[in-house]
Amino acid sequence: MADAQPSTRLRLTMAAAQLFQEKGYHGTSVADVLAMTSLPKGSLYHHFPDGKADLARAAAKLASDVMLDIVTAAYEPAEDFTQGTTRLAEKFARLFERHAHWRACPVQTLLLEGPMEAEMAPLLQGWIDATATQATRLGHPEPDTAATRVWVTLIGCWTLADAQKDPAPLRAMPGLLL
Amino acid sequence: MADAQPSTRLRLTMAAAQLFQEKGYHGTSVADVLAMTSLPKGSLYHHFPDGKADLARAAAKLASDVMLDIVTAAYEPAEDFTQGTTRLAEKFARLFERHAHWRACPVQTLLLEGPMEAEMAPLLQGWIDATATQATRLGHPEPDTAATRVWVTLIGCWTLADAQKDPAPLRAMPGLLL
Amino acid sequence: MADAQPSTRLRLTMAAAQLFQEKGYHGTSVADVLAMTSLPKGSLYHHFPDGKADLARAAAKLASDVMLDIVTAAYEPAEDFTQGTTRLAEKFARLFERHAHWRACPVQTLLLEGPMEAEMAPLLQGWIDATATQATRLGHPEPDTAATRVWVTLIGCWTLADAQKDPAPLRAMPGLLL
Amino acid sequence: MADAQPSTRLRLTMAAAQLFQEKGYHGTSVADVLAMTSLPKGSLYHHFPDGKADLARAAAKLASDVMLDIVTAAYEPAEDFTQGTTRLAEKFARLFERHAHWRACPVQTLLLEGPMEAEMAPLLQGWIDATATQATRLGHPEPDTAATRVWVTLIGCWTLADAQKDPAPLRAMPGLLL
DNA sequence: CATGAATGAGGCTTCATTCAT
DNA sequence: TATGAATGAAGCCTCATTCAT
Repeated sequence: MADAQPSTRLRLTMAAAQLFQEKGYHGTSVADVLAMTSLPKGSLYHHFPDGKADLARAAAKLASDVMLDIVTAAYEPAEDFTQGTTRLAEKFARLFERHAHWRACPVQTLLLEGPMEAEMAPLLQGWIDATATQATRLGHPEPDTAATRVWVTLIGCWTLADAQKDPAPLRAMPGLLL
Repeated sequence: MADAQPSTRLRLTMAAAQLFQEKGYHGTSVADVLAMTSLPKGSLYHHFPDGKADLARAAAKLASDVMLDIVTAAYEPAEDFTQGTTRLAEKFARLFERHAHWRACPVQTLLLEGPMEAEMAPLLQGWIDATATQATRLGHPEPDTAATRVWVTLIGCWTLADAQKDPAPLRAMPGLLL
Repeated sequence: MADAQPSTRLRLTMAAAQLFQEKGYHGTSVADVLAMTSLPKGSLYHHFPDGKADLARAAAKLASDVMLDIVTAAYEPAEDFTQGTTRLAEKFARLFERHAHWRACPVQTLLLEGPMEAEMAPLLQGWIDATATQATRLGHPEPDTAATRVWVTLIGCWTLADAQKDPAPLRAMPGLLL
Repeated sequence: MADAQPSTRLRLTMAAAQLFQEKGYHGTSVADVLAMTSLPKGSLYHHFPDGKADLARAAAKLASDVMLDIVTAAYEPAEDFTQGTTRLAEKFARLFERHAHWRACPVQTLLLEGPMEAEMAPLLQGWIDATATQATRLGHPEPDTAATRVWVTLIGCWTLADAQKDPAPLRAMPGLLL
């Protein structure tokens, strides 16, 4: 009885998340999202009454949750914060390789462009907070500073990796943090 | 002989540079640029035959030159690389305060979005190279790594500052680099 | 046995009557009607199988019945036709004040716009006939002409009152009829 | 060198005036207007930057000017106000016959429906004022009341004529005014 | 009888660009 | 070199209605 395929709402959200990351908020049309999902026009506005901005919010939330899962997966099994950060960088490098079309860290294009920028900032802060929690757990003496430094560097490295079309800057990230 | 006011071409370029930074490439219309300059429609295509992409290239070049000037101004009078980097961060913090509407470091929106992304990467590399040259001049043992680290951190901090609407992350940047 | 609150069908009809008068037939969406009644989408098509046009017919009938009641209430206790007409004008002025958002005399927007205009004309004629009956009863020598004149003037005055956002033209109506 | 055909702007305005009178503001789509003029989509927004509402304003102004011309043509050659009013009614009856698709007096649909109702009221007042001026010129003792009565009755008769699909009420108008 | 998801045609408007003057 | 009218594809969104539950 369980649906084999995701709900209409989730399909739209996933397609939007991908497209916004590839082409940015203004660079993605709702027609693009619909084409990718083969859904009719009206469906979108049934599930997202506020339209494109609404869809972007849901896509950002989805992407943010993925980020949080990655943070957990990277630091949970680590023995110290540095090891966890190295694992985090590697995970992002692989993500970058797998999604060659992604630009910037997820959410960044929405942070830069969308009409709902104010709603994006807390998501980014949530990643820093989750990382700080892990830093505390792993006994880091300055968890907040460490977490901020990780994300500042990660965002900068992702940008550089995107510019160069090469994940090397992401892999070099742990070295930059020493 | 010097024009009291900037040429038509420069006025268009400056307006475009500002708007692309505020709203992104797709988020800025050529009509926006024309409205900001009070110039008629045809002027744009006279000065920029390839239209919007052409304008974006010129705007990016202009922004990039500003970046290079800032690098020079920050490191030239410095006694060591660290001092220069601190001056650089302060200059960016002031820039951020003066241009509250800017999003991301200049050029980043064009890097993420525009149809001429490939042309943006070399500009970013140029800033790193200029910084590496200064590092060499100031006797830094690993100029390339140092320069890369400066820009990675600067981009990350600018993103964070934009999200928080607060230049604090930019001012905290030198501390993150220790 | 009497329902404490109006039936679903009546709630829809009343909401539609109000909205059509405020915004016209094409200016009112079925979504507007549903929003005003907090009823779900399917309800409308259950009670009005032919959809919006069906709803408009019911709304027009409802509004027309109100008109007929007003005619009766105005002329029934009157001692002569002129006195009844004065009472009628006063009733309309009060109606206008109470429903500031109404435009035109009820039914007029449907008369002008809807896809069922042909069904509206008899309603208007019904008001004239009812008025003529009262004129006859009150001994007026030319009941049809008198009734026509009353309604022609009433419609014109309502239009003027709406344009001026002031019930004065309705109150001035008896004077115009002398 | 004189243009044989009206300007693009005027063609759009005339088509819009006709369509708004036939089908109302919301019942007329900008596509309808463009189809009638065989003009491309962009032209409309070049000449009417505020779009449909802008077009409606221009159409109303055009229709209003026609009304004023008719008033002048009816009363100017008249020997007294009553004679002028009779000529006016006859002109409207002919107009009604010629434009069988018109609903209500021109401007009324825009008065009832459009988003610019506040701008319509002064036009209607302008017709009354012009008529009052003629009444004064022709020696009527109460020009304002007379003019108001003419227009109230004209609007009411036009509405009735439209409902009945018969110009008779317009022709009967002078009789109602005695 | 009630509910809300699905549907796709059609709504208004903005877009980047071309062209005639 | 400067101007603004012309162009039509594409943008986002609302619409009335149907249908499965």
